Amino acid sequence: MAMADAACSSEQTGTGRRRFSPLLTIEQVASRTGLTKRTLRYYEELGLLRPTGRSDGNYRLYSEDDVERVERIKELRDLLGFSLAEIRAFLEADDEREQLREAFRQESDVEARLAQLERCDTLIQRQLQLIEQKITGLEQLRSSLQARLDRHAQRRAELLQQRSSLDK
Amino acid sequence: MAMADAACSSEQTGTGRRRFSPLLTIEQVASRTGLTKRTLRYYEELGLLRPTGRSDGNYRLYSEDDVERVERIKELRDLLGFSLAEIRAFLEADDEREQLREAFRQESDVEARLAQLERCDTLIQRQLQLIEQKITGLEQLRSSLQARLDRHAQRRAELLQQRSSLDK
DNA sequence: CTTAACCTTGACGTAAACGGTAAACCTGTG
DNA sequence: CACAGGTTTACCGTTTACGTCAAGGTTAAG
Repeated sequence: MAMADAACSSEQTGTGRRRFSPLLTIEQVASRTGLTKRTLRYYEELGLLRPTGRSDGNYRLYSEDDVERVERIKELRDLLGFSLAEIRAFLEADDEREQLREAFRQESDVEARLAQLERCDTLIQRQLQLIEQKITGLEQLRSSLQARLDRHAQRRAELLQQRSSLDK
Repeated sequence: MAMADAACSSEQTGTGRRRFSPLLTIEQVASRTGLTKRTLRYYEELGLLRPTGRSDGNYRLYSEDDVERVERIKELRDLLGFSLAEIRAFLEADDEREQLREAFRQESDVEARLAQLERCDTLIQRQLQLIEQKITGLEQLRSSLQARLDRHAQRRAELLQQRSSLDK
């Protein structure tokens, strides 16, 4: 069995406490996320995912953040039923927000910071709108099914009453 | 222009009031639902949709119920992101419920009717569970975005305060 | 009855989202 | 350092969900 504790290129702190979590091989990411290695490479090819680094031998190395991103992709794919292209757009908004965060921390001018917040909010609003649209559609579906159950409960009550009056 | 008022094979009632809505051609269903004719034929091929009848010349004829079913399919596809195979399974549950409804109306035994209601309910419950699972996932996503907006509102308030104290 | 416009059933083509395999390279263990 | 097993890129194959085209039958209007 090879590659037991792979790629500890990020070292420990002087005291022995881990400052950076060790980077992961593609196999480890695959087993943690339930995706196949092929799929991870494919997502990278589409620009959805960029592993934090590469080993000396050109092996992909993933950080915990990368794993989180993978989970995010899965969520968007399974919950929202988005195509990978749509997910890409969605994540690009995330990325721009990340950039804005960085810029925000370096910016000192109050007006500029307010403008950045504004921009960031519109990005979020757009995502929220998409999600809420899906939710209302689903809730509509749910309530129609629920109504059916309610009608059945009504019928059931009638039938039970019928039965008890016969039992007498 | 051909096929102006196609396929009135279902006739009127004696009084002139329409008892049955006229059946529709594939073109009409396509334009009403926004799907293409090809897609409608494909769905039929997969067993998702079976037009109510055929004309003498072997043209597909759709009823209003058929149109509703198409809308249902669209919902399941777009909202839930289901594959057509999953939609097929979902609709088969609908169909069994429909059969149960018929059986229910013909059944007079109270116990039997109760059992049918029970069976019907479990079918609905299964569908509900799927939907609710999606909804909670989406709501989680939504609240995380909302939290971000809230934090930004907080920051914005701080910045505005800063500005006003400088204005002074 | 002719004809434009619609329909039918194939059959082939395609984009998306991967699966699988080959050829060559990397890595930890004995 | 040998080697089993993990990884890389490259490329071809497959399934799903249709698009598109061809050959031939149907329908309504003139």
